[in-house]
Amino acid sequence: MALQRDEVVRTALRVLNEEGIDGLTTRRLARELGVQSPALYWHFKNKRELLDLMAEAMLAEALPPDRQPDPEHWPEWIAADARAKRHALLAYRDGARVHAGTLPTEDELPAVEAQLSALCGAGLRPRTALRLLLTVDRYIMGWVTEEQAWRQGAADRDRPPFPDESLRDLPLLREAADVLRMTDHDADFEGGLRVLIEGFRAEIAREAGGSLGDSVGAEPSAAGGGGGLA
Amino acid sequence: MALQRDEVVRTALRVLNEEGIDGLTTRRLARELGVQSPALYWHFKNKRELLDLMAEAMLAEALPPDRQPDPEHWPEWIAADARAKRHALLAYRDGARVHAGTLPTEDELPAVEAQLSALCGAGLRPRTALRLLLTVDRYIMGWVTEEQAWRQGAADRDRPPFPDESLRDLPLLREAADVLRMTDHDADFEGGLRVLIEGFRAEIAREAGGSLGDSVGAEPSAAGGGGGLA
DNA sequence: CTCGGGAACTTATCGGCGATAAGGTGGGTC
DNA sequence: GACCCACCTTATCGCCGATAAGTTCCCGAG
Repeated sequence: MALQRDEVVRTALRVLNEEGIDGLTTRRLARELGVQSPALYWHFKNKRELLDLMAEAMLAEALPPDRQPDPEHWPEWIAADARAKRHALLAYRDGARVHAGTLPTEDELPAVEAQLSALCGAGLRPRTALRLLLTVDRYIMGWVTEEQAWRQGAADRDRPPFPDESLRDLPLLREAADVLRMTDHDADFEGGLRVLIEGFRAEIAREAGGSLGDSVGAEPSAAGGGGGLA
Repeated sequence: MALQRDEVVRTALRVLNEEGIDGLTTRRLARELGVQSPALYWHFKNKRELLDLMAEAMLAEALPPDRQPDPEHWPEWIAADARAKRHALLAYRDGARVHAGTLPTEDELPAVEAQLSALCGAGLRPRTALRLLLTVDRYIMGWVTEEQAWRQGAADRDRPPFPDESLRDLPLLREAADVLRMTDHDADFEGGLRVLIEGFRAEIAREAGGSLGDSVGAEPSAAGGGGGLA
């Protein structure tokens, strides 16, 4: 029986978890599949393509493809999606680094359109709504990247980072030491997520009050290089 | 005259800009410096250490070390710092990827303490304040990573992504097409940043109203696994 | 004046990586 | 029975980060 693309991807994800992204080499993967490494190049153009498919598979596990988000409860599904995506990336070692550098596929677009539709139903213009979705995405990626890098760093570091004596003259940091040392990733991620959601709420209020409500008219003040915040 | 660590780092940053992170090899860098590649290992334990110093140098250019942030105008300096950091990372090719995986150094801590002090002066508890700083940081990292990956992708891709016909049945995405295609990074970054800042404002209001104001008492509801948003 | 020692470098080499070229093999089709 | 093509092998390339061991040269102690 010949190799299947799908089987290669699944095995690659397993090897990723066992060895990390640096240990995921074509030779190692081929050995795991019982073939020689050049055989993989029959199934994939190059390693990048394999990584793309791995990233796609990772997220597909977490986010079922057909969902109809509800405009009424947008904070809930935004948050739920964010948590699901984070967990999907966390489920594999170096998951964030695998996903990074991936471009959105065209067949993900309908799901985005559905989310946009819900957010616009909640009072946002399409441009702003997409911006918000991208913002959450970037936050998740940045977060999990750091989270996994920290985990990795903790593994090969000999001593714990930021020992107490390094915080001696920094009382506020000492009080927030467990945040600094990331002892409770979940709660800290939730905190940032809540900030984002609350920011969305404010943005919705702003757009509802500012313009004629729909997509007519110029953008109030958002596009300027550095203004708009003061 | 022997090589100086500092000179190596500066040259490495130049090579980074010319070749990208994949082109920054020890041999290439050594050639640029007029030495053989093993000579570099006299100055650096390994390549990771060189990358760490490069990341440090990148950010040092952008953020002068001694600043006294003002509690009164926290939105301004939070935003200004965020823009400065983004620009510092954007100033070098693959800057975000170089910075990723870097752990904060202990000598960056006093600056963080000063920022915490200002945020607490604005009404936040230290834990929350640090969480907010980290949230902005993760957003920036995620953002610039994506931004530079996109730029890279645009360089070696033959045709533009998401052509009009792929958006035919997706009217909302079509309306937000320039956001999707990231034609105006600056404005989109600002949009997300504004959302974060507005979220901070809400958080400050929450903490001011919820507890006794200072650092006494248990956390209202933030630390729970998934609650607090509904 | 010399001579030991260490800083700073060279040459040689290692094992491993992604990738390509070219050749083999076996089942299915006319 | 000849051919084809999907799928794999063997052989090899050029490059990478890193280490080992030897060389050069300056500088300060005696």
